Amino acid sequence: MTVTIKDVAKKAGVSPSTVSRVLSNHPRISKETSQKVKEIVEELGYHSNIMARGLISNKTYTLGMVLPRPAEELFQNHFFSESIRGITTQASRQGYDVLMTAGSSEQDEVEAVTRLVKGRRVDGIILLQSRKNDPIISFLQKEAFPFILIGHYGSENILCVDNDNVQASYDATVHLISQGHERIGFVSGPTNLTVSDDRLKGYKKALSEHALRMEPDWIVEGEFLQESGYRAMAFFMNLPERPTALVVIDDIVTFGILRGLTELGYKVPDDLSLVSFNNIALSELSSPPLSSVDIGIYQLGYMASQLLIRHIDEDKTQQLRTIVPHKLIVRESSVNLKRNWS
Amino acid sequence: MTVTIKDVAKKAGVSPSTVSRVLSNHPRISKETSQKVKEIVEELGYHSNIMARGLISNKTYTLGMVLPRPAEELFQNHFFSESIRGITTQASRQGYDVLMTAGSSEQDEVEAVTRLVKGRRVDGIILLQSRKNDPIISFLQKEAFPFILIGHYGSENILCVDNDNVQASYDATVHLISQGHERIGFVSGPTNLTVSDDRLKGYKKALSEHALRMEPDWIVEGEFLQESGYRAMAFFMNLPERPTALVVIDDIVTFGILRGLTELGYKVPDDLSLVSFNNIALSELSSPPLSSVDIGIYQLGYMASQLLIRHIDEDKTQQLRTIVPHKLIVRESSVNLKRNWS
DNA sequence: TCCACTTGTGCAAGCGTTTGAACTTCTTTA
DNA sequence: TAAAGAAGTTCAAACGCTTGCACAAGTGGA
Repeated sequence: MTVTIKDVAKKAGVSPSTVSRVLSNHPRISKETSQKVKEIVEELGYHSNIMARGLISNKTYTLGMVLPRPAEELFQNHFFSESIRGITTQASRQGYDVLMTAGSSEQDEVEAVTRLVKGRRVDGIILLQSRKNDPIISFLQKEAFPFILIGHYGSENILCVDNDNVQASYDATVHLISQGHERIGFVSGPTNLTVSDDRLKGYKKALSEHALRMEPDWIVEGEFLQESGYRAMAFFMNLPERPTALVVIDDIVTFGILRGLTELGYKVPDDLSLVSFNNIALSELSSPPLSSVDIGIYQLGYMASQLLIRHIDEDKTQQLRTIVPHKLIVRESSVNLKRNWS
Repeated sequence: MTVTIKDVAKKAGVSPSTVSRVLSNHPRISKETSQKVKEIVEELGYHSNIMARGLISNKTYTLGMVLPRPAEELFQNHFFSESIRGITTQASRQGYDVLMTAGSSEQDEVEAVTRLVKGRRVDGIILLQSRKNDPIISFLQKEAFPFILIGHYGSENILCVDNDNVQASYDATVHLISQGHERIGFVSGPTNLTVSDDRLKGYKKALSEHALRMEPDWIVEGEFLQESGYRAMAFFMNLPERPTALVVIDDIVTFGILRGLTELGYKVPDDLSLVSFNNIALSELSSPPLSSVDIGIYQLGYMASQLLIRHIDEDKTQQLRTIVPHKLIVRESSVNLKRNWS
């Protein structure tokens, strides 16, 4: 049925070990033998059985990944597909494949990871989001299994690739301040994600450095969903004294805000200015176009693969935390026209 | 280091074979032995080595998938992430994982699939898009390897899950006709995808059934990119006699059209009505909100996993082609207000 | 009492590779 | 000319698991 190393060996008149050595470019194989074996390999279309090989070498050339559960998943939408694209592209380039599994609950997720790790199904794990007190991280640490986190995990010694989200949020906020805003609100994401914390921190830092009012009422939490934005909008617009600008955790959420404002007849940026994060393709197309911090999602994924593979293959003492640069893209949603006139 | 079946066996005072049988619920194992072994398995945190097991059983419990290359990939964006989510969720539910690999060229892709198939790395392959004359399909057919196609491949006997794109496009076109349009254009996707053909066919069918003009100039091809939409818009708006409505292959493309129209000061739907496909989340949020055919992307992925796994596990004689229903969601971009007044 | 089952478990082969050690055949060196 | 080494290859064990077959002990019918 399937052609094995033995078939190749027989046809080439050598032993299986020789074939194996040819295929791994062992130095002590003669030119002729090598040549001949390679021809036969080609002719027979032989490919080594990954399981058998993995059984010996204890290597799978596979990176594992757990898909976020629907709830949080929806959010990432673009984040998710774009980072996966980066991860997979780079992994393939380095000869690795990517294995995905999904869990329907947190416990499910831990079990899935356990299965991957203990079953020696993958060589390393990529975590797509950074949650606080993540049992998966505890597990991987306990097992001393190679993994990388997109995001960071407090100050623990964990291999990770991240944005400087504090700075990014600081930049976004300062941008609004530079447009003349003095009452600025913040729409956050799920509180269990470190990214929410970091961006909130950057926002607060900017306000306090500029001695602006910090109103607890002007900070709301939500999911990475349009609905959250819609609700946040409703909340803010009903406030007796409301902010004139918002820093928003994700473009998707901003779209929800935008929809709500349009329905109520408010204008952006005049009635409310907006800056958010991720700079997804559609930010540019909305009306008005959205100001957004590009966080280099593809690159986050790309780097994650690269660093994890390096960690697996060789260099155990590499730098632990890698920062992918961000860039604020200013568009209409945050340009204060009145001020520009003056 | 890692705990093997032997460790469990030793600790339980039985042979490895017994442990193996306990784990596979062999009928001839006594209650007590089974109980005891299971306790030890739990205690030691034993998980069977997938490679070793796969080597024997020739099963990997893994489905393979090739990521579309950047060019076409960008397009599907949402299609891609949503179908993967469906695929992975359902696969996990049935005890399968999903392996992704990426190829940078068509030849690369074929090689990647060859590696997966010949290396017995996966039990089946899911193809995310249906291209004409796809060498991957020829290969898989030749190897008689289980696979499923999202889309269809002419009338060949291939397991696939698809929309009725001809009908979907027919519906979209008829909807425009019902709004009083008589000059309707079509913005297509890459010509090497069957989905482009199908939707064009449905469009033509609707026109001819309603005895409307079919102008070759009113059919343009492009990529699944905003730029394509932008270009198409420019082309149409410069025509001496131009269509009053367009059927567009993908929401993303429509966003490009919309942007162009807005820039030029045209109004949708008054100056140009639009209907497209995919009904991505943002269709609802654009201004005006987009009419779009919901093609059930998640379900396409979901079914693909389910049917492929069924095909692998058992039933070789199942129905080959499964149709996921579509639904036209009418929003402002295609509602002819003038006509509604009359 | 004997034979034929049934029940529960162990033995050992084998899945397709890799790899250290051993073996052969040359080549070199003293 | 013998010994030492290099070059090229094969042998056989091992990776961790499954499974057909054999075996032992118990059960029941004639």
